[in-house]
Amino acid sequence: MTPPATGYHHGDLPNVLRAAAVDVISSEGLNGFSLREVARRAGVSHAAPGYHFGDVRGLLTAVAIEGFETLHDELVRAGSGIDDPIERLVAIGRGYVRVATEHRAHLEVMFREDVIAADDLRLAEVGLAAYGVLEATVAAVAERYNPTLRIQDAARLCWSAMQGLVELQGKFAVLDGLAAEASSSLDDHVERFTTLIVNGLLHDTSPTRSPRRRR
Amino acid sequence: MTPPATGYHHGDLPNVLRAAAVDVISSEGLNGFSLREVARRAGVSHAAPGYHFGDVRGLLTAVAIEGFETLHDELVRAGSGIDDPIERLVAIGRGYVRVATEHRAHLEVMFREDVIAADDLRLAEVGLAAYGVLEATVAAVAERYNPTLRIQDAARLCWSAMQGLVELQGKFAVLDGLAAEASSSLDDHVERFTTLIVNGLLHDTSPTRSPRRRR
DNA sequence: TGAGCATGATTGACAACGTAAAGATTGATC
DNA sequence: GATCAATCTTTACGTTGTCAATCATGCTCA
Repeated sequence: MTPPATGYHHGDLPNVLRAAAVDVISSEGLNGFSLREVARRAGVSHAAPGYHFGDVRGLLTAVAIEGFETLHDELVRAGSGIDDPIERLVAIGRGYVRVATEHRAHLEVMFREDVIAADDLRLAEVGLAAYGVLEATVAAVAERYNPTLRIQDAARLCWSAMQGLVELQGKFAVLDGLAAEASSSLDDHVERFTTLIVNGLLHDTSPTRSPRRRR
Repeated sequence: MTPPATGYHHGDLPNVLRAAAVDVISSEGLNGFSLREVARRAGVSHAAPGYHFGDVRGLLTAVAIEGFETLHDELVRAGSGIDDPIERLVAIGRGYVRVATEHRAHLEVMFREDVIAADDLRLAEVGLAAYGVLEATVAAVAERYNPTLRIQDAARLCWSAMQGLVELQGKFAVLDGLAAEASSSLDDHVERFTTLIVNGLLHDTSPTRSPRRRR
């Protein structure tokens, strides 16, 4: 399939470039990212990325798509084989932050709508697929434990909490440092967050629709 | 105080530049941000920002600090005069997303540690101050409603959920669009999130420390 | 008053960047 | 074996961040 990765016609440049882009983001941060550096690491001319991906936005969008794909796959994997919906939900939460930390370069791009082509079709597809895994699990929780649970709200809360945790992790570490506490690991946070959230989901008796709860 | 904003010595350039920076981020996004454009809008030479803020990182750090200051002030304001801790917590949540949306340019910078000087002392101070408002409120909730509540975890969950909500808002809107639903407003999300979270906090009977909950 | 000086702002230069256009190289097709 | 499309390179241009050098201004102290 991949012809010798040498010579004028590389044969697999798009993939190599995408990997190189991830590499650059990992080492230089999204800030120090540059198409020319990507080309350098891939050993091609500085205009090669432009040919395959149009512009920097195109390349980063490809990285984001890849990120959502592995996110989806890992969420499915994390939840597979677990019967109890709640345990499955917790496992998915763990999976989310694991993917986020192990593929930080991807994550750094996935939700940066000012940097990627947010209207890309494939991007929307894979993003929706990943979210679907979460929502299905929440639906299972609702079905077994609390039929009145508003699935959409609950799923979005879970997503937001995990995403916020990932983003604020640095700040939390600073807080722990100030308090001279043993720095709580990311996993610990996931554990405690999900515990609290699940409590909320189980005891949710939200009103049918909107009437704002007074006390 | 501010001498005539003309002539060689401007007198108030740092503030003007900071405001111009916010302006640029608002209109061009953090991506299209450039020191030279800031200088252009402020009507000064292209190197003027460099003189006052060192480099782009310095200027953006100043913007972030300003953001945390207004965040702190607004959180205090949002919670003031509300007796019930839970209502106060909800009000603070609303205040958080309000600041985040009304000062999107600031927010776009406040948590981007790759773009600002994350080790800046003043930045850490104002960030901690803002967080303190939240934690104090959660502590009040615990004291009145659930003394066993682990304040730190609860506060961080609230923060994460709101921050995640702000960041994922765009995705949620897409989801709503696909479902042909009336696009849920940000405020609605805040309301539902806080309802769920508060449920969790009130019913929290977390084990003293770590033993993972089986079921 | 006015000379000296620190401060505030500008000018000019340079390397790096993104991107577009034009050119070079290869594999495939007939 | 000529043609052609696809792939990659070269060249070029405008923009950017940052530095050093320079210029302009107000303050201080004699």
